Amino acid sequence: MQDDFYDKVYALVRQIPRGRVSTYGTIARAIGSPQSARVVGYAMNNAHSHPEVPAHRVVNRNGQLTGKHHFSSSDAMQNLLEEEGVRVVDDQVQEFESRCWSPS
DNA sequence: GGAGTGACGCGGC
DNA sequence: AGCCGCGCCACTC
Repeated sequence: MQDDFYDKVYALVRQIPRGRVSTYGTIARAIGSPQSARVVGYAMNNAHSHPEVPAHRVVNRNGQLTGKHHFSSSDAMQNLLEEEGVRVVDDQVQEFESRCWSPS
């Protein structure tokens, strides 16, 4: 178990400011493994053990809520984003490029 | 120990 | 411009 990898992912995702979103590829690249975007998603799957990790702020590079189905409710992810000020229409983040956040 | 899967991304047709 | 297929890494069966 590469807990380091998970820890890095969680730490990074946790740094995503409220009202902002990020992508799996961005996170993967930030940890130094741009090809591990899939693993980032997998890490999110286990993120349920990390309540401080706003997995709902992480979407694919298209800004689509591909992982919403993995949440408690299919609308939980969208609801959380909307609550933070992120408008989502048809599982698509509006003005995604502007909302996209990258680590400093 | 080997094969299959997945909340992705990029390249090719 | 849109659709199809391959690769990558970690994890599970």
